[in-house]
Amino acid sequence: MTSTTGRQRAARQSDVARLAGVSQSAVSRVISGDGTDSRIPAETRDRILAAIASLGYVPNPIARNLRGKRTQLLGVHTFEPLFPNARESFYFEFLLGIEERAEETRHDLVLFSSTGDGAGGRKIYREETNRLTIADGSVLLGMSPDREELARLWHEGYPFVHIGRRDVDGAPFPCIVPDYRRAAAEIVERVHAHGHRRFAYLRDSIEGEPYDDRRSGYADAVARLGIVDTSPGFVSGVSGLDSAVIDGFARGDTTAAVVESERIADRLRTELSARGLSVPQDVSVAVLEDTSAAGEHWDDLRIPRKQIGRIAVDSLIAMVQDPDAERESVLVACEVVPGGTIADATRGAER
Amino acid sequence: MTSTTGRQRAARQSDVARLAGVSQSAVSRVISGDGTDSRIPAETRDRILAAIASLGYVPNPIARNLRGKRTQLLGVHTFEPLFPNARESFYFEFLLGIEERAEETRHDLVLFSSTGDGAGGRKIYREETNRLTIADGSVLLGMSPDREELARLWHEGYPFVHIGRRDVDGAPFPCIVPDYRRAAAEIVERVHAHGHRRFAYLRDSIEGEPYDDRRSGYADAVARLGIVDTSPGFVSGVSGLDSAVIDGFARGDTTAAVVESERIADRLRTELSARGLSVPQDVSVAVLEDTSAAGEHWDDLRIPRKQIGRIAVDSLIAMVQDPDAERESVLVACEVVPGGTIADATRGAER
DNA sequence: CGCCGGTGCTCATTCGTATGACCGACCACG
DNA sequence: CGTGGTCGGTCATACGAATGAGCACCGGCG
Repeated sequence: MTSTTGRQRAARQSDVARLAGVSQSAVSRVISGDGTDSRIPAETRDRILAAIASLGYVPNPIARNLRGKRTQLLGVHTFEPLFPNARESFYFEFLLGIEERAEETRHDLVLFSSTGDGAGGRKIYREETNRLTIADGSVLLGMSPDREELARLWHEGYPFVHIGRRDVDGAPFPCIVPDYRRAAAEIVERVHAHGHRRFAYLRDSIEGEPYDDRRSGYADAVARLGIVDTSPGFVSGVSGLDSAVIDGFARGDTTAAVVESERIADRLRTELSARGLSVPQDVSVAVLEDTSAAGEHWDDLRIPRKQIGRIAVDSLIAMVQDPDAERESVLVACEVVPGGTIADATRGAER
Repeated sequence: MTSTTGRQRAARQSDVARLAGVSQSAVSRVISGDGTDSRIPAETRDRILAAIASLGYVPNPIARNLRGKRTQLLGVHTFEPLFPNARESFYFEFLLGIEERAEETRHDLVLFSSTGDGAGGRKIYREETNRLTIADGSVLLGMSPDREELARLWHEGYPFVHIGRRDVDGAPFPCIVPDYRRAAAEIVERVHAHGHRRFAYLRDSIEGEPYDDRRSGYADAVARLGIVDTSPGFVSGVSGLDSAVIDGFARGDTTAAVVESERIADRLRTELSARGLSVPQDVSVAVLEDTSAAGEHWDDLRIPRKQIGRIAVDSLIAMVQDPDAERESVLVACEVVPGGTIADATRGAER
């Protein structure tokens, strides 16, 4: 029961103790039911519990944490704004999984958004304050511009996992990553199964580990299946889609394209139709990116974002519970889905 | 610079102090630049700042808060799950506004989701622990099932605002509420302007302040404009849409319906078409709910959710800063928008 | 010379909780 | 009767930072 007279400050253990006629530590022991198991007899315990109820006492989680306990708070730090336009956001679906799993494990989430500098960039260390320490550990996502921050965070012993692969020397933190290598290989296999033997790989201008994975997955599969890559060294730069490559399609010398992004795929389609070619009749196209949010359909891959979010939380919790255990990154399989942009090879140089 | 050898625990003020050859309190004073204005000379200050930089010290916000400072954390507590199906969620858009404003004011958000009991219900006080106290204050939203909790929270002096009106005796906490009263009146005026003079009001089965507002807004406008309400006392229960009301439409005795929810509107349309009547040719319909997420369009109102979220944050921050100031609820105007379900009155008993 | 006041710090305490150490009372056993 | 063990707690301290009070030193003034 709380009194109806005005607002008062919340009760603490010492208030409970006074009312129950015991010491603060007795109250603490009853509440946290510590190792001193039932050193407090039922009678006293009941008296204390009665006092707790009567005062409406609730433990202060902050003080609890200060004393080395956990806050049951998990942080989420995105290096790019999360919610503005969140419905379309790449990150939003991750958050769904994170929230879901956090609720199941009785954790609360801290969304670190205060660190924005207004220009869209977000940093972990702002004004030399690392707010992340409020949470027991954090999930990081986004294109982290500053690897130094990640290294620093790691060296401070702060528990965190990263969604998406990010390699930082000397800071082997765990990452939860879509298995782009395997998905790229599967896509190559699928196109190959349609009879295509001469491929072009069209890269986007973005660099980073995720793209390395796609490229090596593609390269391996191509080599393994004896496919001819007509874009040796994956030459096509972003702005170019250079005419040499398009010529290859026009001549029927190349019959399939594996492209890194929807953006490039769109451009490819435009350029092809300018030459009177269409997808997939003349050229089969597969995209190494999740295009499910887009208007057009492509043969592509699906990033299981929700699942990745859930795995990230589990992984993080394990880290928090045993900070010294060796932690490994987790590869999460991507489904490869048809989108009607791969057709059987009918022209060109099949043998 | 942090060493590259392994992971260590984060530095604290005492570490900085030792390195700089001063006391912990000197470090604290330099950092918080307290009232002892520049009692610390530039030379010492620099030495301390150098030590801070060299150790990579960052203040522990938890400890800071314990000492009565703020955490710069704002809580968000939804009584219903927030994210599952969040894209369609009623609450999601509020969150957008909240996050936006929180970032602008350099606050972080805590999403209290841990308090779910798995059955969908969420409580503030779970296992006698009020987790909200982690945050400086909280925004509450949703259909709070338990008003006792709200009263208790208020009496403990915890700063919070509620999105949506909720009246609790003796706990006059501020609410940020869509102005349903005014919107309902505007809608009645709009229908009236189309020449309709005999209305039916169809209520949903849900009770609560927001519905009271709509009902009284409707009732006032109807009385003011001399409209005849053919559903005296707003009789129509939820499951019924009783045939007496439908008969009224069929006879042309009633030409317009003002309904509380899209659900009822849908049902009404179905029942009408079973009698060979259509909307809006035979019956004009307006909905007192934001149906923008729905497939069908109705004349309805728009809840400015994002704006409400922003206002809630501002209001909350003001409360945190001055807990004793009198706080008032805020009414936020809803836009009334056409949806093609109101037509000029052509039949029935206009005079 | 003695005292005042300002400078430049340090000391000690506080916030609310957890917990290892410890202590008195009581009982049992040899 | 002495000794040891368990029961039922209390005491004291730590967590990390903030802060009022206080202290030593110095310069200036009467």
